[in-house]
Amino acid sequence: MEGASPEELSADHSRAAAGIDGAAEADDLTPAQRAAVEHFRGPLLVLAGPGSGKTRVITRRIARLVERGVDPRQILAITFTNKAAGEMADRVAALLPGTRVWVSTFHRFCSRLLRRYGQAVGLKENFSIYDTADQAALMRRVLSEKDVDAAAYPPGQLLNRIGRAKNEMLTAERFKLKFEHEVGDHIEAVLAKVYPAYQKALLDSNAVDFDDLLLHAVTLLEDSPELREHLDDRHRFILVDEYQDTNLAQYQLVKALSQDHPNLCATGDPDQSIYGWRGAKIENILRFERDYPGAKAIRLEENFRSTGAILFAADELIANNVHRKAKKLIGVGEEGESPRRLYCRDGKHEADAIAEEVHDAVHAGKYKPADVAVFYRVNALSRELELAFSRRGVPYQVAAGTAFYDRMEVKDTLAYLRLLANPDDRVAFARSVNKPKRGIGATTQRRVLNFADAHGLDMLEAARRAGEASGVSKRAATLVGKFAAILDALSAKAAGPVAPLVRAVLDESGLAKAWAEGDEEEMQRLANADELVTAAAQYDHEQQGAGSLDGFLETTALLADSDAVEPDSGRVTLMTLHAAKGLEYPIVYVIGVEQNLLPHERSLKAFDGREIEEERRLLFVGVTRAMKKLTVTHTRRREVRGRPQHCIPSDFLTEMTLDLDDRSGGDAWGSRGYDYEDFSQEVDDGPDWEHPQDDSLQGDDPDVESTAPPNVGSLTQNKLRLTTGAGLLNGETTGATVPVREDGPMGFKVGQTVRHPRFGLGRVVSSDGSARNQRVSVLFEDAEVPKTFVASKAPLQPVG
DNA sequence: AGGGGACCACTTTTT
DNA sequence: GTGGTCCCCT
Repeated sequence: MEGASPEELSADHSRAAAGIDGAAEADDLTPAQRAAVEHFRGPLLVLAGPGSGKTRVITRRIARLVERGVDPRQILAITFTNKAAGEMADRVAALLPGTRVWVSTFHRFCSRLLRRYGQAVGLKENFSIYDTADQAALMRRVLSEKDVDAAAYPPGQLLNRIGRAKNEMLTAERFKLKFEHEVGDHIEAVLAKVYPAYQKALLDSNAVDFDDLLLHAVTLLEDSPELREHLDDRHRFILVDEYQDTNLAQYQLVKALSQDHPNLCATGDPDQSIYGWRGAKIENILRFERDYPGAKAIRLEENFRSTGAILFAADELIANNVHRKAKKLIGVGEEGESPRRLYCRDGKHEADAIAEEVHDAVHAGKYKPADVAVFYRVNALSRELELAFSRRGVPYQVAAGTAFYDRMEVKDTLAYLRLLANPDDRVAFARSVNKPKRGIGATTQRRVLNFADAHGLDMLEAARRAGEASGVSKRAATLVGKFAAILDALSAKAAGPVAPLVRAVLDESGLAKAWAEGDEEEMQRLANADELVTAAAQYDHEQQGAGSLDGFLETTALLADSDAVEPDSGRVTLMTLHAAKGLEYPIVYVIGVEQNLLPHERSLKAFDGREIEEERRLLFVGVTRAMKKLTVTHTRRREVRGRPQHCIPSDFLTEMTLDLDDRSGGDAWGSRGYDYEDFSQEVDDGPDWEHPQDDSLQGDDPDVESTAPPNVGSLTQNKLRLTTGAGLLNGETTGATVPVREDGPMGFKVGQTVRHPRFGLGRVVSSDGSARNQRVSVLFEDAEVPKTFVASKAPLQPVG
């Protein structure tokens, strides 16, 4: 693929340095690509359309810089995913054998920075990196300390807001100040007190969350001009990939390192910006030339990947985005066949149709499973596909790398390792102390934790001295002491290679024994935990003695879903559209191209059209992954959260030229153009699934529920429905005051009529508890027995 | 105080 | 399918 072999490049060093290219590489770059590769000092913006050879340009450019005499250690390439980083590093290594250029993800780079210089923000070098589950566990503790009801303010939601604030460089202090100066909503009122407490809890645990990695790193550079200068000098040539996806923190990081030596090369494509929800600012790439005066901008518009027909459709689609600089995709290959719209009856039919097609084509020798990828908007859609592919024995892989590290047994084992690496880690302590069951319950745990916090002890110290903690019984103290002894014994091995340590944790902790004695499911847990030993052994091998427990934990913590994809696995690849960026496959399916799914319903509910444009870009990314054959699918109905729903074809489908393959058993556009009356009518009387005639793929769900209840005819009515009992109880009308644990009289009374979106109208027959703990039993129309709800959580709406 | 069982609510996208 | 929370039993 690459024109010049590594040998040619290095052997040809003098000629290349003199600007005389070897014949082998003279023609393999377009003039624009060559210009980007040859650009030496000063800022450079490479606007690279899909399939324009961007990675190639970056890697070649790095090689060229080294050829020109730049010290490889002064070059830093930053990507978003480990996979992109790995690929880039490999390709550079192939061009320049033996040369070490630092290629890293944003998060890993920041992590390294903090290991070294983190004291300034209160971190020790052995800090833990918390994932979403760890964050939630910590947040729960904070909420209970601060007397905030977790039912009224779900930890996940609060953490989401905190994450967004961090991406905007709003530290807890800044957030609090900002809140004091401008009135926010009641969630912000809670955040103003919870965010600082959460930050303190993280520091007490010597831990950071994902967003902290960036926030802390930038804070460090803000606070220390010397450090900023030092690092700017050290990383004189910086290359950033997917620049359109940088958020404010990432933007500032890059900027801080490119002041004295603005040899910054940013590459990206505004049309592929799909992380706005994570704080990415598309403006960053649009204003690059203003940020870095004298910047040279190069456009790579030729597409070497897809057929003309696919590019035409992609172009048609993206042209609908209003907030966009016009840009053409220029095809250089053959025209190819027209992209296809496949319309199916339901999700199962859709999955079966795809699996069948792939199966047949593979058997006919037309292509290999590895040539095929299926993309979807939400992970939930992978399930039917997995079933369909396995029914036919077609090998597949799902890009969900964290799935393994999300397993309970793996997390439990990692908790021990984390506690060994960082004894301050409160979350790791809470997770491991009673696993396997040691008779140490929640109350004892809380007391030991409070004891540690009160005396500034790490958790192992606190565990050893549990007897001194107030309220901890002699018996409980002994049990906790035993746990401490196990950890102490293990810590002797913590300095060596990781694999034996993981093995020892499993054996000494009693986890392995407990699982071995369990049922089949538990035996499976043991097998999974053993795989962690394998992963550790692989890490040890890769690091060749340079590894450490911290390093292993960091690697596991910063894994991404897309990192799990093996290019040479010989399998069909299933992944989200987000994970698909940067990849290419000869045969591509994009499934579930329906209103409320793609574009996602959340983007449809947003105020402006910007979010819809991001959804369109997401489909654009999916479409432009295809090299030869593209199929987009949608269905007549689909199970959403366990309930059958009628599906409306995505607006995006009308924006592209597509060949229709209608297997839905109805008209080509489903309910498009129908008004709500016709719509509900159709759901009730639809002939295709109520009276299945011919098909072997028929669904087994006769009672189909319409998305829109017959009585919902207008948006206004929809809006009214948003007032729920949960909203009332949580005091949604309050402004800046914090509605925390006030035992308001508001609640449901026995005899009251209520509406539930799923069960309809009903009457409250009994009630107990009060405020947010109130539980009500409701007898619905047509129901024999009442249903019980937690009033503050259930979508119950008082009527009358 | 700890452990087990029952029950409800929630699930976009990811480092 | 999952996780968190509450209740009741030991």
